[in-house]
Amino acid sequence: MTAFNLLSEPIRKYIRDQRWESLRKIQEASIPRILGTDNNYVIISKTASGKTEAAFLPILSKVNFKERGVKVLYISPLIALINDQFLRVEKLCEYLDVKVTKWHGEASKAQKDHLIKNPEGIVLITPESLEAMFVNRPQNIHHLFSSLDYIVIDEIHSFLGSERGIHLKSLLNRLQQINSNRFSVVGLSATVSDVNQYAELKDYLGNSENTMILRDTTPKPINALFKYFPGSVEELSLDLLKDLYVRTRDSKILVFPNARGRVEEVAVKLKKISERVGGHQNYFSHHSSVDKEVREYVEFFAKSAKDENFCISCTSTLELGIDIGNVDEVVQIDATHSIASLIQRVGRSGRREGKSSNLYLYSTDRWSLLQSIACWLLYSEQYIEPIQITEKPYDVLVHQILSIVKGSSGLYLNELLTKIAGNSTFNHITEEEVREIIVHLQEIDFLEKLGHEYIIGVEGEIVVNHKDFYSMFHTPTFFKVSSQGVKIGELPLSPQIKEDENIFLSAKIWKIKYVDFEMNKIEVLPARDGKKPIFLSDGADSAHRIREKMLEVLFSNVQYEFLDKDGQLILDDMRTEFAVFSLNNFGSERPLMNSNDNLELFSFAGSKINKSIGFIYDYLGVEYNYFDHQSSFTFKQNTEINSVHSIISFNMSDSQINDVIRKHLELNPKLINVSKWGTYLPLKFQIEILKKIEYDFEGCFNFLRNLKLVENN
DNA sequence: GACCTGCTGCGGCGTG
Repeated sequence: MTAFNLLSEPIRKYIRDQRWESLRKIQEASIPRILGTDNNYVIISKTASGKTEAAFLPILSKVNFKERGVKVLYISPLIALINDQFLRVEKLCEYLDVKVTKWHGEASKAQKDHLIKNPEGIVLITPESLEAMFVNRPQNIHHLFSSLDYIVIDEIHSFLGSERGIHLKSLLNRLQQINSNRFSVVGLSATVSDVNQYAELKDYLGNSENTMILRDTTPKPINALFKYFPGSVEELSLDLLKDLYVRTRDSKILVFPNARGRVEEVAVKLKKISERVGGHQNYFSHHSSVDKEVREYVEFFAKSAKDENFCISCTSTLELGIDIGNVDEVVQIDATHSIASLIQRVGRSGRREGKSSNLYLYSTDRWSLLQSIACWLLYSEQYIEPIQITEKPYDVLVHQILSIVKGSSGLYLNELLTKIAGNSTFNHITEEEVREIIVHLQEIDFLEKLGHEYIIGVEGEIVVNHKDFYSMFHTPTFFKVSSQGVKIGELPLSPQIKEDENIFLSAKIWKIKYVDFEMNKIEVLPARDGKKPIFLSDGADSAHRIREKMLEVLFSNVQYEFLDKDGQLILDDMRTEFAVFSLNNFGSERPLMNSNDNLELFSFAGSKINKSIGFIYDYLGVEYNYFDHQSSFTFKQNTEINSVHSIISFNMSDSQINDVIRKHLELNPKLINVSKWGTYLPLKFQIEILKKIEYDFEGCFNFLRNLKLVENN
């Protein structure tokens, strides 16, 4: 029997009405499996290949929606994605007379109230809204979600390896605890291509033995074209902008310049060029600091543009599956920090079936060029970074303890311990440790004992009742920028924020008229000329494998046909410069430039390993400057070469590392602020969290164990 | 020089 015939009649009618000629490969695979078993599935297939339908066609055929209670819960990392998927799923559900309800912070209160009165059908929700319900309306969790058949998690890769993902895993566990019949989970992703990630994925869904991976590996045809235009940190070169303008003139295009300030620079300057030569004016910027309504307008414009071309300069806000329709080309300015990110960005282009498209990789300096080449080669090899596993997520545990206690009206220690022990998210944290954390929370008045029962303490109430409670991540407070009542976006306080300064924001130029420091507001007026805005932010860590690949490229003599002439010349220059080192083993050997009292070590290691190496040099009292961009350490004049070598095979015991970090934390308690909930942990657990977030000591010692520094001859 | 993600409850106001 074909997959189509297995589906229920209303769903088949839907497919006929859509006039689909056939089902997609991934749908053919998923339909008989989801219909025939109660296994968990992860559906991996590239963007726009019908993943949503691969999950929903069989689920809607299978589930009995006549029963009371919500039957299918769809979880998404983005509100925008919920709004898109709502339209698609609702259209499908019209054929079945099944109710679909959006449940997120911006969704209609009336619709939510209606669902409470009639718990039924499908609900689309964010992890944070789910958390809020656990905390504020635990009775609704039971009322709505205690007879679930399926949970669908969209863009599941965006949760893996992050604190937000650990949080969601805990929420899934807590939902499973209140469902008498086990529900199945279906994850959707475009960005899990490495078999090494499968074990972690299966574990994430909570039922490893019964989780199957369905993967469509059809490669995506895309041509890479490299362009090299040296520029300064402050400004892109005019030649780059002119060249880029030509790409954007006649197509629908996304440009990824990696930083919000640069995103604005690209959008404003291309628009200016276009204005001068009479081209289209559809140049937009899209990032977290552009006003939400402006962003929605940009998305709407892109989605509905038929014959009109456009160019959106953006950050990772347009990496995930928000529907912006067809994009012809993708431009990446300077290298991405991970291959996963590159895969997502490439996935945005050539969405038209079978059409190949171009990826333009611009570089503005030589190290970035080298990193871009490494990224492209790894992408072509279908490499993807391993998922970072946190065995002991103490900070998420603190948050979940508060959530559980708040959601119950008082509970005994044993009840609390049982709930945590039954949650596989915290499997590796011992009961002893959980008890220590509970005692600490009591000491800082986050928990309080009323008779024999735990309730939220005085200090805890303040935190738990704040709207910031529901998420795992911090968000800085910015100044709201508006012009005559129209919201434009927001900017962080920087020396740039003063009256009469001109800045770019939302692809337009503004003069600051007034800064209201009381209300955190900035009033602006349109202007003709200005500068890109300054966003003070941390940026992402570069992956280890990318750095290793850069070394391999540097010491290879392969000529890449995808490079332009300037790029080829620059690469040749770098190769000549590094030819003074005889390297044979790229796994263990690293160049140490020794010239005229100048010592420079090129570690070609990931950012976290480099931070760990820096930590060790600090410990050994060796002074250095670190440059993440080129993965190098330079040392002060008169530094003994032996000191530089001293990290080789160096090892520190866990307790030595802990002692050093403890001292750092005692001197500067704010260090733990990198973790929103780590702040409320006992010091010894704060140390563990810092080791995980800031450093990679295990990777570092593995690297140092075999490290050989090769000097120039 | 450097990314991103979400948000309750309630009071007050305008409108039907």
